[in-house]
Amino acid sequence: MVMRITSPKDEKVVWAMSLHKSQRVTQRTIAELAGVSQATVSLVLNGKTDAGTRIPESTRQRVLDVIAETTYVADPAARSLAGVGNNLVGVFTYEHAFPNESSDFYTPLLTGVESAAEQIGVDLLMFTSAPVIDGRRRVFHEKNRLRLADGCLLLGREMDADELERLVDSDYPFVAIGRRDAADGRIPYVGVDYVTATATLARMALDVGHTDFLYLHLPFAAESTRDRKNGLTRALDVAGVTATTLSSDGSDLEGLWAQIRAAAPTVLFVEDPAHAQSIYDLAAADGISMPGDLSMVVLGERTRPTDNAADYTRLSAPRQELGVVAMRLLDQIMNGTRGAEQLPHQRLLECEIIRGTTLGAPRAGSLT
Amino acid sequence: MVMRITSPKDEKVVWAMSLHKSQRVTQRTIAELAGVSQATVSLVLNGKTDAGTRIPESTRQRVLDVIAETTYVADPAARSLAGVGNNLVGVFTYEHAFPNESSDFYTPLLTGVESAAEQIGVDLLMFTSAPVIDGRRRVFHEKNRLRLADGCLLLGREMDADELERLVDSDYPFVAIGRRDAADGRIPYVGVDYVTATATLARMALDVGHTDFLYLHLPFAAESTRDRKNGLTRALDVAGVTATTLSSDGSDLEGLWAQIRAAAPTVLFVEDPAHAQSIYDLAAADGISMPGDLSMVVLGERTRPTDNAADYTRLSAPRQELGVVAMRLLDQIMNGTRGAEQLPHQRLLECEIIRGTTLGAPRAGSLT
DNA sequence: TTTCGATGATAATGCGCATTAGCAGCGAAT
DNA sequence: ATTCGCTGCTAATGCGCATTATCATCGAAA
Repeated sequence: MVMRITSPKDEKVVWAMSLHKSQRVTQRTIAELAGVSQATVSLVLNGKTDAGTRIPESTRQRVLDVIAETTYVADPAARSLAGVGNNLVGVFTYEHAFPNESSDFYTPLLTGVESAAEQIGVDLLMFTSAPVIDGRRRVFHEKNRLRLADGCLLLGREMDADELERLVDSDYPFVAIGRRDAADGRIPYVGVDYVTATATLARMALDVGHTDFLYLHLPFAAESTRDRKNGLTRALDVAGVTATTLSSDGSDLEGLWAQIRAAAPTVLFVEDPAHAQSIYDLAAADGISMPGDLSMVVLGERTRPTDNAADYTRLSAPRQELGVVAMRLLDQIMNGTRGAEQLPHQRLLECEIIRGTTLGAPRAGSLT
Repeated sequence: MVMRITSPKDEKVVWAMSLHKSQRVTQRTIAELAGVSQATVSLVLNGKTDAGTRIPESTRQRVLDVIAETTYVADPAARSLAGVGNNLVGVFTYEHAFPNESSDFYTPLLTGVESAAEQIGVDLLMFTSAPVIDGRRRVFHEKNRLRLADGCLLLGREMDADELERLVDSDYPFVAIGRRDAADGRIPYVGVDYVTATATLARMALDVGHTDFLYLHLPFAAESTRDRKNGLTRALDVAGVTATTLSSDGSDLEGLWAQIRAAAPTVLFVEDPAHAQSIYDLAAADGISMPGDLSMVVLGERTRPTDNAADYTRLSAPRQELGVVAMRLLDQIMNGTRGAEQLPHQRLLECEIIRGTTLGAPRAGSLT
């Protein structure tokens, strides 16, 4: 396709594609067509109205007319090099961003991130090229590409403390999703208040008379795992109760169930919703019903409805809101508040407590 | 943080951060520390082994050592400007990319795209800043940012023919997901063979004796909608049967159900899985059971399991594979086959036919 | 000794853009 | 007539990198 363009200045017909060796339409192309300099084109495009740079309306219009006739698009790489922002926000996920059959950890977050990004007018750069090593991605690998984005959102259950420290030190704008302790508390984040929610659930269990607690958690050292544990412990301490604790990565749930039966608690606190589902099924297979024979409280929520999911007594994290708030905070860090209210650099969002049907009065000895 | 670095060449201690006004570590920084020129650093980094450019192992190692001590990362924008690719693949979604509660149109596609992208080693640029206008996004809007990516994947039920034409003409590498007729067949795509799958399902219905077909389709002119219609018509034509046709956007499904009852078919072909579910429920509420009183065939599939979804007789599109193949094709278009087998620029993937339980023998008059 | 090829490295250039310093022109004030 | 201030615009520069043309050195061959 060769585009025929009439230059408003000298009325000579030129062919945009053949002006230079490259067929790309650049500011120079525009400048030549409009009979001005490249600098002028840039000034017009950026609407500069500084004292030193005055462009009369007539010239401005001429340039804009020419641009309208062409397919000119500013090269974002060049803009970036020249030091202006790119309206690009990176999204770094420590695991795969998009769900496979079982996991959809990020989806609700990303839903929120996308809607906020659209409002703010930035594109999302998903760092999918970072290889997943040892089950998780590394921010700093050989060809780190963070700088392509003006700022970055970090999502993942566990993040490397060294990497976070390095990021903070680099002055690169970023926001972590999930509470992060590292780097002397200098890490901007938006997280979930698991402590309060778990404590509330624990008190609910205490209120109906439970004293034999079993806590089933993931083998992670992540803040979110610790917070849940803290919330539980704190609430139980007040009542002078302690919980038996089991850890599982979900690989041997049948063995786990056997251990649970042996421990014979009256209520189960389960961190991972997937485990909860499996245990629910295993219990049912053994003729143990919930909450009649055993109560169960789940400290998380599956996003997708599954076929025969019980209405668990559980907490529900505002995941979509998490994405929105994190995106907005990052925007503020990158571009200032622009008159809006300053968001705190570290913030925990409140969980919803869902009463469900799996917490009832204790019945001792039903597991043995 | 000031980093103390010892230059291997002259053993002089320097401070990386204070070498230049900017604290950024660039190739020049490295060059000075290693006692070589910026060009040499670049050559080492890019592993050039041309005749004209020889770097002995000793120098190479010295440069690499220095790099290892610093936090040097090549600026992708600069690389891009300098003419090398960016390893960025754009993903343009005509609607919102990430699912809200009801729709998860893209998720399975993106899952495939991500896994292929990771293999290929490219990052994904989601064009979320393109405003959604009239219910869909425009590729070419004021500040089109396509060029930031080396190539682009286009996803959406309907795409603007003019935009596609313009894209083809621009020589910009892209691949559409879904069959696209526009631009004289010059559009690279990976789609789904709805014609064959629908025809197969239609023959299955004919085989068990149906002659009163009702086809319920979406009010779109998209290729995928036309293909399903063609498949159905083609199979029915052979048998000398015609189908009644109804169109619905899902806004008045009760009215639609009334229309269906009035038409009194023995089998329903439903394009949209969500509609199928609603109709199934409405039928059940009227005491109409499937497939006893009415058969139903669904020409699509929900991705997420819903609470009380029937096991519909349906087609199942290989959506994840679609994403993978599209990504690979785009890679080939951008970078050549690199020895791999050349993928066709236009390709339809085969659907799986799921027999399900909603297609049975016809029973006339059960709806009236 | 001169020539020659091979070797090891560098200066220079350009990519497309934003930005700054400053120039030329011109009417008005001195 | 000279100065001044204002207007309208442009030349020049740099961002960080890849790449090309070129140069200096050196050992060996003639």
